[in-house]
Amino acid sequence: MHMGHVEIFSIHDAIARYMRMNGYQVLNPIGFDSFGLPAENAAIKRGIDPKKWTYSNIDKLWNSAQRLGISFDWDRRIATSDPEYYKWNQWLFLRLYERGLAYKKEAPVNWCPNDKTVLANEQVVAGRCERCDTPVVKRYLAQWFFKITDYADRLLDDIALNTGWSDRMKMLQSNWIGRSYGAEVTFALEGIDEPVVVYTTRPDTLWGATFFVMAPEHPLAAELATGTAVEEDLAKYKDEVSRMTEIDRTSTDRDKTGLFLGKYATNPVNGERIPVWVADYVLMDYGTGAIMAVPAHDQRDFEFARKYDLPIRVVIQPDGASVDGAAMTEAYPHDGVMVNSAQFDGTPSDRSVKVVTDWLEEQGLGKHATNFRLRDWLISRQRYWGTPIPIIYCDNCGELPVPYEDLPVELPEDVDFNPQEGVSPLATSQTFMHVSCPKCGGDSRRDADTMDTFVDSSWYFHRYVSPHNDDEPFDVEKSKAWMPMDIYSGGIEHAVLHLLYARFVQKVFVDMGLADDPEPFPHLLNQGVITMGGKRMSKSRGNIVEPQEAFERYGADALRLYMLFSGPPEAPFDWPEEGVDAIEPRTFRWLNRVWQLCEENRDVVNVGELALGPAEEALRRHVHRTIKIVTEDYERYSFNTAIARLQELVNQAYRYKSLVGAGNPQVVRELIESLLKLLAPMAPYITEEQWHRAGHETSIHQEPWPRFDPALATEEQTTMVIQVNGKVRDTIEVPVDISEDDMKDRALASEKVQAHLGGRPPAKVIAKPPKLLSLVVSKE
RNA sequence: GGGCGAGUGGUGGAACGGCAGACACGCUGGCUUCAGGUGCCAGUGCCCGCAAGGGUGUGGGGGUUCAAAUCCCCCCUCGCCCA
Repeated sequence: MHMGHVEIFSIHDAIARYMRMNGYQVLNPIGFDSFGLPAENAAIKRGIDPKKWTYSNIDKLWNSAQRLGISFDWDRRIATSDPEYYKWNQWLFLRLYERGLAYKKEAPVNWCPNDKTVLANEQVVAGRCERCDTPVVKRYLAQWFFKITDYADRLLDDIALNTGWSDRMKMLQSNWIGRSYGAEVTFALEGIDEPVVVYTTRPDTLWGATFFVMAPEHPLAAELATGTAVEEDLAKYKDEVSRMTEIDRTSTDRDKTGLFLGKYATNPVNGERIPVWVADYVLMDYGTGAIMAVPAHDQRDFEFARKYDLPIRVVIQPDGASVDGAAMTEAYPHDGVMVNSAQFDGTPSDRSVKVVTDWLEEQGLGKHATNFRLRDWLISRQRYWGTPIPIIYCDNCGELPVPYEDLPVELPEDVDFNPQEGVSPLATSQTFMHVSCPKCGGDSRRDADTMDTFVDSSWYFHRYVSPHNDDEPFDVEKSKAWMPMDIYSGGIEHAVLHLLYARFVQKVFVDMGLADDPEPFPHLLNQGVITMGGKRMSKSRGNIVEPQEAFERYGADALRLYMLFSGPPEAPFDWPEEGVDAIEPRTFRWLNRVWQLCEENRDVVNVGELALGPAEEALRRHVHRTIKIVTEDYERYSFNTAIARLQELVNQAYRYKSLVGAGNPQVVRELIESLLKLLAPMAPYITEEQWHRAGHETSIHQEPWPRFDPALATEEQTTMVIQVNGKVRDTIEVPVDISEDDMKDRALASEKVQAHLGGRPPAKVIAKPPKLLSLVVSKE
């Protein structure tokens, strides 16, 4: 367990316990996303069995979480690497397969040379592997995909249903899905029968297309080059480009390269012959893998045109200015008026795209089209520690799903974890690969890949309602009753990974009748990252704070409180350099004060009605006001301010004690019991212990949340601020029910105020009873 | 280049448009202690002043308002996302 766990567990548990004390039934489960690379890499590096490694880690985390005092539903624990769980991943795969949402195709895919597996688009961050930061290269491989693009519109539109998401979160997902409106335009290529479709968001710049570019991997490129002088050059170039990383290919500050194929395309709008090139900056899996290049209005096309001396023709002229293609130093991608575009000359940008596309449709040259940045979800992995893909290949019958009754397809153990590059570990298992065909009974072989672990986590929350169900992935009625989740927490780093995939699967479940809610987690709590010295905590950096050490020295309560007190849940938190020691002065010391206060008043007994003096009256009011404010703080997950209010209450109790000695036992007892209950969700151990020491038999965590008396929660007296010309000039203690006239009278009676009025009568009086009176006098 | 978010004491951080800096750390002083630490009490934005008091202050500049950390406009810096 690391501090990130401590933080999120502490937040989550405070909420769960608070809700329970308020009478709610709370389902607060924990599970382990236990498939994946770390276990497998340990196996390769140190020869440890990934299963043993995984389950011993689960036990460690499990024990730490218990030591931390988290009120999980321990008996609902699941682990995705259990056959009882991953059986249902395979079930999900088969159901998607039946619906045409799981399919296999050969495509250029992201390959991480270090992890030796393909990756989903979402796992490539800025051209690098999300896990190990190695630059990713493209490879042509036959892989399984989930057809998430079928749900692109719904995934985008339904973001609005998630009212409890931050704007940032919503933006990240919308950007990722990346819906754009534009046109598909058909180009004819010399020597090719089939027309080629190009997607563009700027069909209004068609008249400025001066060349045509395909990805070097484009099949048509090879077709065009076959038997020509450039055939060899193309093969060489393609090979060069295939070794480049995506970062290099799309980087703006790197020189683009390309190759003229010696063939021409016809621009459909003006019949112009334009040269056909291949270039590294056009990617096969983006759009259709081919573009019309408009150098005057696209920066990459512009740079390419300048380098290879291709014509640049301006077709969008900014209002009131004139742009000349020959003199331009950069592309002009902004709004303007169409020029050099035949009958469309003079059309402004706000209409041009629609007008031109409508015309293209009429002419049969193109059509309106929506394009998404989102690609289908690549789920095959050439790794061992994951869910086997339940597909069988038979030479006679072809590709076949494993029958449901044969699930789970279990992971074999006789594998070579460190196989040849590009060979899945499962392929080395004799017991696993050979299987008889479910249709003809003949010799056939299994799919040797495993699923992306994000498949495992895309639906697990449904499993919690019936974690031990052997007949179905989850009890649909129970799931419908509990879902959607009231609160779901996770780091913002999952914005386009887990949170997108889970939303997709949820929508598929809705379509299958297995769920009612279109969105699984309308309320997200994104906890901030924990760093030390601005860097992520890690053993190799030596900037790690071990929870275990904190438990031993200060206890779980002090650690939990420290995490909660350090700032709002969503704010990042840089742990002070002094490490574990930081806990002592900040929360351990205060918990000792709480303990001391409770101990000193442990034996107070009810001695009957005692008269309450002003000090007692004030203390009671403080107690009730604290209940009110702290409750509001819990409601908005503002734990740091809740703790601050409780600290004030304890300070007040100590002051009262130093003032009147032992004090009124009833008032003190009311204070202590309220304090313990208000603190219980955040510091469960000390509060439970003192609750019992105070003579209670039951658990404090099952006590009802304290209620405040509204009459006591408001002050009798308050401080009235008097401003003259906007500046505070005096403060006076007044009753809370003071009238506006009374406020004015008292203000004018103040010597300080009179001094600043300088004898002039106020020209304006603004009264906000009972706290503020603002007097305005004319300047002298 | 476009979009979003942030910028408050020495530090972490509080502030429905209404006393900026709650609470805590640190620091200073006092009490307790043989001493150190712990504990308890008090002070602590900055400037002038013995004090009373005054001035000033939420990245910079302007604006709205009786009143702006908070709302609006411009700029600077940082972070993230998209190009």
